[in-house]
Amino acid sequence: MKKRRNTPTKEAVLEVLSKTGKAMSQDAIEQKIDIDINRATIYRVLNRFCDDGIVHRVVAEDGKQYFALCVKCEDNKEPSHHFHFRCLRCETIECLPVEVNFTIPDEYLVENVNCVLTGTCRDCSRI
Amino acid sequence: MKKRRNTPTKEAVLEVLSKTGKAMSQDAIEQKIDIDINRATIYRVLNRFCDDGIVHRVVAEDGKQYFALCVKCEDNKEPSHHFHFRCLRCETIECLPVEVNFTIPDEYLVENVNCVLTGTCRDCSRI
DNA sequence: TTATTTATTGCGATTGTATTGCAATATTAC
DNA sequence: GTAATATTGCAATACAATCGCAATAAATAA
Ligand SMILES: [Mn+2]
Ligand SMILES: [Mn+2]
Ligand SMILES: [Zn+2]
Ligand SMILES: [Zn+2]
Repeated sequence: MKKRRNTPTKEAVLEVLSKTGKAMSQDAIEQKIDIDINRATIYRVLNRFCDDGIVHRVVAEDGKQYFALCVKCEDNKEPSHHFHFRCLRCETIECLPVEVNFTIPDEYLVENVNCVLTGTCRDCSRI
Repeated sequence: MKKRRNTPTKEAVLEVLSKTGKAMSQDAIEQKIDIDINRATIYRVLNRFCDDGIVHRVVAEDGKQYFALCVKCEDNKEPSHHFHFRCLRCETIECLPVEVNFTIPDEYLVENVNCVLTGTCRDCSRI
């Protein structure tokens, strides 16, 4: 793996993702960062995070990419392949602690899983 | 519902989707049709099919939309919410007869399900 | 059949997301 | 400090999908 360097952008993006705990788009991340960072740079940082296994990418039915921290501590570990929920009202995507299970013939080689449920989230449905 | 008219485009798109039995992108559909049909028109036809419940839309991790006929006959019925498999080699997407199951609190209102597995399909893994 | 209504189409323009080339900059190692 | 090179900013680019509008054609009435 290529050697990584510490930069303000990395720190800022990580902090935003860490605080929200949800999956965010590049646009949403940029808006949450106080310093001014170029769009392309944020994408490159996010893609590097994905390469390094720090972050995972979710593609929703809106065709957009969302990025979330990979949570691996014991307390609130998320299954490697979990469902995501995109709320149409508050426009957030959360990683659900619900594992994706499926039965498929051995001849299929599954390399990636992308599962997104869309609708109204818990918080928004209570209003 | 708005009244629909029969057009050569509708017929052509339906025939292509029916023959392949898989989920296809606008681009792939256009290439399979012998007559020349405008891109925007194909998209509009497909969107109308989706509105009418004849076709369902799948969004893959490549961010593209794929469209497949809704199969509802007894012989090879597909579950309303089923997995899809996108093969990176032959670049096709097939509707798997595997139902998507998940447990999620009642407060969540699920309106749509989009699940795509990516990798190497059965045919391609045998080569 | 012809006339009328309006759903559908073609075309170009447009939107929106994401990536890329390249020169400038900043971080790390020495 | 200097050298090596990972990272960034900027503008250009790629690409999927949609939209506005005038032209066309399918369905229906006359
Ligand atoms: Mn997740
Ligand atoms: Mn399907
Ligand atoms: Zn919500
Ligand atoms: Zn294949």
